[in-house]
Amino acid sequence: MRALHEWNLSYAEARQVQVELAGRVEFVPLEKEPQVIAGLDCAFSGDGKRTFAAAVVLRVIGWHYGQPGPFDFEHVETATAQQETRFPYIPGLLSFREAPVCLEAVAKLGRQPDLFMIDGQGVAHPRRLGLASHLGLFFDKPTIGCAKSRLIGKYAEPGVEKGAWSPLRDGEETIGAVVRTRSRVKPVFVSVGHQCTLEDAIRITLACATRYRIPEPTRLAHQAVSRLR
DNA sequence: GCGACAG
DNA sequence: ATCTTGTCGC
Repeated sequence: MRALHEWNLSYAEARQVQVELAGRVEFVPLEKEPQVIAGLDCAFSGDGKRTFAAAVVLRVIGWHYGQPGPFDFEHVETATAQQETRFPYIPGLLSFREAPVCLEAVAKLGRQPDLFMIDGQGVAHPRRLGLASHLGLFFDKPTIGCAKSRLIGKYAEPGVEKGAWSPLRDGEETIGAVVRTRSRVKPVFVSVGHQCTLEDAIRITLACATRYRIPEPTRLAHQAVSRLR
């Protein structure tokens, strides 16, 4: 775990940090297929004064029937953390609100996973440093951003069948993909977080998509963190 | 100025 | 994100 900067920053300083860190995000193919995957998610107390985080670690133990997923998983461990909420929600600055608690939860894990799937954007962000990318730099591990809705970018609606996807673009640049994880259900927004390619991110997301819209790691993290409230 | 806007 | 249960449909 790396501490790249402090978190008590002004909005202007936070944006500057994003611009500087974005240049360190690595777009490289995964070295090996991840065998241990962690899902990360946050939740808030009713009055919003406390922030919770849960990291659920899963081990891939096989595949359903044929080849490309979905995976079968085995629960390894779950770590949680809670802190006082210190930063407001501002579109584009989400990581300054949620990353600190996420870091605390992940630090409690007995073993670091091969890859993290995070509820939020990766590089599909105005300054190319969404929550998943920001955390990836601190973890120095592969991360994938898997958000439930769009922050920026334009796209064509993907086909209605599970597995269909279309590129998410910002001008001429492809920043992510809109992926159908379940037939006839609203797609998710996938982007590179750190140390992987968009193709890796899409493939892993689909391999983790079972019968629900939200892929298993993030889905279970959401359940775990919701129980803390 | 107006509209958009992860969780 | 959160306030909130049942209910209609595949």
